[in-house]
Amino acid sequence: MPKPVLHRDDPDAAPLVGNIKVTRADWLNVAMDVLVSHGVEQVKVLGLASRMGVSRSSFYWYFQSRQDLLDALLKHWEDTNTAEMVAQAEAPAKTITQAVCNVFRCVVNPAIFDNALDFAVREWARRSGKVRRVLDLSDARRVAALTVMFERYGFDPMEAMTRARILYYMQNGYNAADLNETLDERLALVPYYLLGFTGQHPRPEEIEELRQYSIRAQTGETP
Amino acid sequence: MPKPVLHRDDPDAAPLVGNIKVTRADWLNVAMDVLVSHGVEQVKVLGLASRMGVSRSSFYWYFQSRQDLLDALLKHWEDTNTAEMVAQAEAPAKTITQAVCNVFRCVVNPAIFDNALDFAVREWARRSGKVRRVLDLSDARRVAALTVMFERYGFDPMEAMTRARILYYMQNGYNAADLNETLDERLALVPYYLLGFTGQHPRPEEIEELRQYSIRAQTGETP
DNA sequence: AAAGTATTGGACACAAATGTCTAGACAGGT
DNA sequence: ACCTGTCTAGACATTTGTGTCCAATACTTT
Repeated sequence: MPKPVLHRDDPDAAPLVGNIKVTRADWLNVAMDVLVSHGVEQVKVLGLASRMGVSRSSFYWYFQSRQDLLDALLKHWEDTNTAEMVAQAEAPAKTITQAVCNVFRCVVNPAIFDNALDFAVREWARRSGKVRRVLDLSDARRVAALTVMFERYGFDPMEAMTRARILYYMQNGYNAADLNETLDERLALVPYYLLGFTGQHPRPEEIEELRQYSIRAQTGETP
Repeated sequence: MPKPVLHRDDPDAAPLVGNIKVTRADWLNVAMDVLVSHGVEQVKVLGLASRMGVSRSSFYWYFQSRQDLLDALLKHWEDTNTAEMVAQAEAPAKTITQAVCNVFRCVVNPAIFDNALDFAVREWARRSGKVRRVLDLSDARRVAALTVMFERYGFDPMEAMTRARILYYMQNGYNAADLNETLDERLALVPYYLLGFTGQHPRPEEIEELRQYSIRAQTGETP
């Protein structure tokens, strides 16, 4: 019988003295896994416990309740995704097409932006007013940053705002559809997407730059 | 104590002879309500029964099981939304901007296209392989119809395809965000959206036509 | 009025989930 | 060697959901 896998961050990090089998961080990691791949409703302490080969009641040593765990998950999301997308929208670029390429980095680089988590939170928000309020705020901040981005390249405010929305909501919709496209298929369409989003034709160097970035991101380098 | 509301289609339609309190259609209607507003997971026979003021076990007269009911809900969706969006994409129009306005009819007219239902099914699909397959097929048909639409107005195949995707996925993303905008706010942005989606400026008549259509749709007329 | 039929309701069995309480296990300090 | 503090496991109580069985109900038919 194989020893049950303990979903630890880094099994060597803390030697786990005493009777300890898992840490609070382990519970959070497994919970995040389930949240992303099966939705909040499936984040059940029973399931998490058996995944880790640990008794269910041990959970209550680390968390007051299931809700307590859920709150921690939401906080983690808040602290990551939105900041990164805003940063990409604000990144310097010579042209609007290059600027949109920067935003595309969020789509192709899981290290800076977790699309699956973003979607999971979006779904969660439909069932919880609290989560909904947090999400709406983030959405507004992201769209505002994208609007400013378009304005920087001379689009008038209204057009900038609608183009920001088209870019942002299209990414969300595309993300939600969860198409199984390879990186190559996606990159092949990038020039057309850029034309659609900005009304301008990108320069070949810009596409090439994004391709290189995507490859670095896929091989796990921090680009 | 008020008599419990029986969520009937049309209470006068069938006189409901005998001991009958609700019909199969009533169960389906309430289930659809819950599906749309709270998601599949919340479609529970206990909840539906108490909503209608009827005993839970009565459900099993009309349906073999909960799954039986869910199958019926999915079938209803299949039989409605996709056909209508394809029809709008194929509707005649003088310009590409007018053609996109036709597609916008799906967004502004709940009588022909139920956005909330569409979203609910999309969410459901993430938890059920069966639903997922049905949905993927519908998505493909819709995007294909929109691609053909852009091609009709002279866009080359690749550009037509990406513009179709931008249009389609942006609608889904916008829909999912569930912004609380009034009809006027949305109509004000339409010219900019059209520019973004097609790269062309719409004629004022086209906007006016959509405005008139939306108003007719809101007042419940069949436009 | 009696019999029949089509629903409905209540009792029961059962499964899955949360949360509580208490005893046990294990390393480390004294 | 024995406490002690920190976790873990198992038993229990409770809630919420599904599905089954059978008796009760309220009309329709005869």
